[in-house]
Amino acid sequence: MLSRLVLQRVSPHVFACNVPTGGLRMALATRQQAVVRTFLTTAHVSEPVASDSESPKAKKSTTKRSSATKTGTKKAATKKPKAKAKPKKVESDDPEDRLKGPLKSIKLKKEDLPPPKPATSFFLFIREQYERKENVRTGVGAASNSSEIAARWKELSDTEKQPYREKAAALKAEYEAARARWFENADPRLIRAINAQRKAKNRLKIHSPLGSDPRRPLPAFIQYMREIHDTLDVSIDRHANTQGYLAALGKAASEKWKALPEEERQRYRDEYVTKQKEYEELRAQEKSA
DNA sequence: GGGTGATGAGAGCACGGAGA
DNA sequence: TCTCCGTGCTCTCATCACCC
Repeated sequence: MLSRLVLQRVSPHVFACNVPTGGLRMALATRQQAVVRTFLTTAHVSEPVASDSESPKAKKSTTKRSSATKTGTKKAATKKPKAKAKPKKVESDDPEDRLKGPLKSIKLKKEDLPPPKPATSFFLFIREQYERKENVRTGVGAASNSSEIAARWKELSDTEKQPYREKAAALKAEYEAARARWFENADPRLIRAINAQRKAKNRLKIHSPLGSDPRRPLPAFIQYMREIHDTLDVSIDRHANTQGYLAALGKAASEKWKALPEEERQRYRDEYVTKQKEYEELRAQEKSA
């Protein structure tokens, strides 16, 4: 019951239509706990080198938030009546009201965010070790236990690791489905708000796995390069020298492109113009909708 | 920015005590 | 109340050249 409540509270629009049962529900409920720890986590996202979890800025903001909380507690404890106290702003339950105003000022709740990434096989192993209280010492930090669990994990054979890998694969499949549902049901303005706030934190945007955005047509040369890719003769070993291989690939395609009869190149250009018009029309339709 | 592909970098997943 | 610590695995992204 509790796990069901947690599920519904944490991510109603993700799980409402298909509430999992049994062990799967347990796994998902555990997964939801991660939302508490991480902010704006998605599978499609990785951060640039200067991640805010490591940056001094992040630490600074954390400290600020903590002190602000403490200050708030103190103020609440004083009996002095506030002469100019404004009535507490009641948050609207209407999601459309919540999403009004500047994107960056929209207060994002945990349940607004996409489902968090699923646990890997190794992390399932860690969880199990804690559940069984094996290789786990109480009274010491998780970091110390992690080292011991990692050593134990390394000792496992492939056969022993297989159940964890299978379970991780199942969780991943469920995660992908949940994520697709999330993007399908999420308000576009909510996604824009999430991305605006991610951008402010120097994080990458989240992208829909559904590929809902209309694809921009390929320019004439790119389309041509794509068609002749398999016929290009590049002598450089792409494994040994990836960059050299790519450079040679581009040059070879460019030479063939220039050697094409003008009318042939024009055919590719005309095709691009036609597709470009279709693309622009589609974009215009979506904007007006 | 769109595709081609290999590769390295790095995020994020669980866990709970400690400390700010 | 929130982040950090440490671990291994998995996955995404940027990079490189080419042209429009």
